Amino acid sequence: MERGFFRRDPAEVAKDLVGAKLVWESKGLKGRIVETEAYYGNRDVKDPASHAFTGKTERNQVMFGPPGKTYVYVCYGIHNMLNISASQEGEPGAVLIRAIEPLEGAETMFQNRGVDSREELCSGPGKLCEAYGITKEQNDMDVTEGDLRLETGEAGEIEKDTRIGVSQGEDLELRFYESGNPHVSR
DNA sequence: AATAGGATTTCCT
DNA sequence: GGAAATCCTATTC
Repeated sequence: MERGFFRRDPAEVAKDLVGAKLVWESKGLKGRIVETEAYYGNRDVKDPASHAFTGKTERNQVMFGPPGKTYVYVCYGIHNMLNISASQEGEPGAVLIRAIEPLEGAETMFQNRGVDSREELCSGPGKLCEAYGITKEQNDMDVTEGDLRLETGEAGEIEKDTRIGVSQGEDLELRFYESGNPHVSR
């Protein structure tokens, strides 16, 4: 995918990322993104649920940098979350990848996850990171090219809803997912 | 089927 | 010290 794709409004990027494919070449893993959420910052759009809301820190600096980079961080001490930086450089924004439909390398994902149903492999932000083996070491990687990258794909009907697990800004409909897909979380 | 609790990093309205 | 963009397990209805 091209850099310009990510240099847009995070909500637009999130919507258009549904149906895109997440590829990890060297591990032989491929999956279709079926659920995303958009996060803003504190400049253009106020978003209290975003890490960028309270300003730039060592952890969230990727959200302020150039678009099309991975932003991986640990939540609740255990789970890794995969985000892609979006919006213009200097303008904080990101898209959280919430759920993926496995296409290739499902055997590896089963091994990483220790579950037996296909829908359980990647149906949640923490789950898909464990299935792919994504950790902080994959932070700040370029997804427009390279070993871990995104490729364009087709999406079905997209539905819009409020974000999950957010205690503030719940009224914002910034979550996008493919209608009726069993790999969507919750 | 539903809910409650624990694990345990990183940052502070 | 407490809260946070979660997931898994156990317990109870």
